[in-house]
Amino acid sequence: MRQSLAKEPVLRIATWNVNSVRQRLGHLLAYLKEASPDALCLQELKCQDDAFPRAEIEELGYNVATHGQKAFNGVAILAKRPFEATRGLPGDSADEQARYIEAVLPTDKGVVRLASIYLPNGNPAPGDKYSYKLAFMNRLIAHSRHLLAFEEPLILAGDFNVIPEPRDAADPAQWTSDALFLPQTRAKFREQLALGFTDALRATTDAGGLYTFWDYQAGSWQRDNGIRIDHLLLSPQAADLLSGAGVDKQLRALEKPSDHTPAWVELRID
DNA sequence: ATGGCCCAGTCCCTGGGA
Repeated sequence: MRQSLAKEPVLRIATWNVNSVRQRLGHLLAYLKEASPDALCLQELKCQDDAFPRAEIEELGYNVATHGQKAFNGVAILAKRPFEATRGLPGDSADEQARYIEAVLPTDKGVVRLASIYLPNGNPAPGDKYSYKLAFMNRLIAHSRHLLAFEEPLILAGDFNVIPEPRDAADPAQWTSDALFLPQTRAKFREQLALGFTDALRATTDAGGLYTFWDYQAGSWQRDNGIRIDHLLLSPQAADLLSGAGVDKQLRALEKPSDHTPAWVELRID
């Protein structure tokens, strides 16, 4: 966890794979109260839109846009100010998996565009699931090119299911044949970055040991056997405003936690 | 000792996650 030193007005934006929003509602409401992000991207809702706990979240002063489906996947954006949202990642009209929602957030100084992304896991690789992952990454690249042309502050936030580099895993050797860390996966992620995106956390520190996921199995949390797979990618116009980034690691220590913790950025908006 | 869990569904097992 890194604390922002910024004294000027900031926009605080976080992303969190909650692994069932209904199982995690108590933790989610506590996080909204304590961290009070201006916007929060959620992934793995694991429920349809009509089962999303909208009223409890609105009660805390958040506007809500969901893109859910039965049992699996599902993404949402919560924000303090009202906003417009669009659902689904362009590029494959036959794709029925709810993994992408995009919002245009008003601020005191223009708009910030924000996407909540749940990129496919891709295991086992090779196979149909890995092919779907790479195709999804290609679609995200294509859509990103389109969005970058607006020259706005843009944040692609979510569970990318990509370990970018060895320093982003406690035990890289464990992941060598995994879809999260295969050379082709990492190359595709670099292709995304090379469009002009900044990995917000990496722009603030070179340190290893900063993770956002610890498996439920094998005592991964107790042994700090984590990986960094939840990312906030900033367009050039967003990167210009970056004032802080970090991970809210302490949420992994709660009772019945998500296996992911929130990651966040702060942007100067004065 | 190289494994240990958790979630939703129609549910006492399976598929999916990472």
